[in-house]
Amino acid sequence: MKLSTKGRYGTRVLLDLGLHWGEGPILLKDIARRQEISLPYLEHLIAPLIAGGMVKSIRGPRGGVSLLKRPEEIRLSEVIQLLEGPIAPVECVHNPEAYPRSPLCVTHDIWDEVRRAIDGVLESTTLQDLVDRQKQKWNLEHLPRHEKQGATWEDA
Amino acid sequence: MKLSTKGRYGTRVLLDLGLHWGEGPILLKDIARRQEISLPYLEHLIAPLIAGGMVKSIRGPRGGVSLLKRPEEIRLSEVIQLLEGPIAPVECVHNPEAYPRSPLCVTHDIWDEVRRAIDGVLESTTLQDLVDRQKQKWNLEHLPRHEKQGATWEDA
DNA sequence: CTGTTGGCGACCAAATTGGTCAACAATAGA
DNA sequence: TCTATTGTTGACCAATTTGGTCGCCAACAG
Repeated sequence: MKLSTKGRYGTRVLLDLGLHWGEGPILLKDIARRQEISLPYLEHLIAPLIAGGMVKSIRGPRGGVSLLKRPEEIRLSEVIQLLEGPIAPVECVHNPEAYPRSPLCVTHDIWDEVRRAIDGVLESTTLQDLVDRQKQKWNLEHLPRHEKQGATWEDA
Repeated sequence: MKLSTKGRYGTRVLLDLGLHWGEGPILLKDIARRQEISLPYLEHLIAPLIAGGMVKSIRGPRGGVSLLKRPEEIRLSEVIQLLEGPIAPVECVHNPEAYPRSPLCVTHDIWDEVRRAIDGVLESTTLQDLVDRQKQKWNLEHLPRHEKQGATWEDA
């Protein structure tokens, strides 16, 4: 029941973009430095976000990436869906058609309850919520924001 | 965010033991057949359940395994904990000490909310709940129970 | 003592994870 | 148009996890 680095890093990348919302294209290089993700790996992380229409990219000088939707319109459930695929803890919960006997199976019911519990949290949290919480944490520390921009990671 | 076969198979094994609660030691061979798990693999699945004090085993003729606690005393959260380790979707939620800066990190907070949501479902579900639900499903089908004992799996 | 049954460690193939690297495409500005 | 800059893509790789199998040993009933 672990999230892979795709989901964890990807969420941090989007939080970073959310914190710089409105500043035009953000360099992948800068995101990589602030979030402590290697640039080549970041390029792969960003791909599904672009394919999913969540992020726009511009090549060449003064290029970079930026959010295609406002942070309050981006739900964490979409983010995790794009980065990790379906949230369901077991396959048969995700596509019931493939397992015709699942209605007979009680463990199926429980895993679906778990899925709904997870989905409830992710569905009700937007990127703007994360941005607000992050800014609030920085304020509580009484530290200038620019000194803390690299502190959005959670673990290595 | 997927459960591995350890958690899925293991839950089915315990459900099987719950359905045969009070019948003395159950042969691994029979569990393997009913739950469609290979016997060698089942032996590995059962090991952490024994080590965790949830299941007792007896070797030799008339041996087998049986629950060490009553089904209503076994919470699904304990089961998953034994089979899959900590439920937390990211490591830093599980052992905060290892990541001293996690209080600064907002994604940490969200992952912990997800963990609590999952835990809420698993903590409030006991093995007896699964047993009851299974028997109810069989009754609804108007079929004799012994014909359906092998039908507790969910997917291949 | 013998057959039955679980315990355990070695071993293995395949998939997934978590990357790196090099070549390529697009674009702004000189 | 040339060039430096920046993102895109696909090939490739090592390490880990997953999902097992196999063989030998331990325990126990009769």
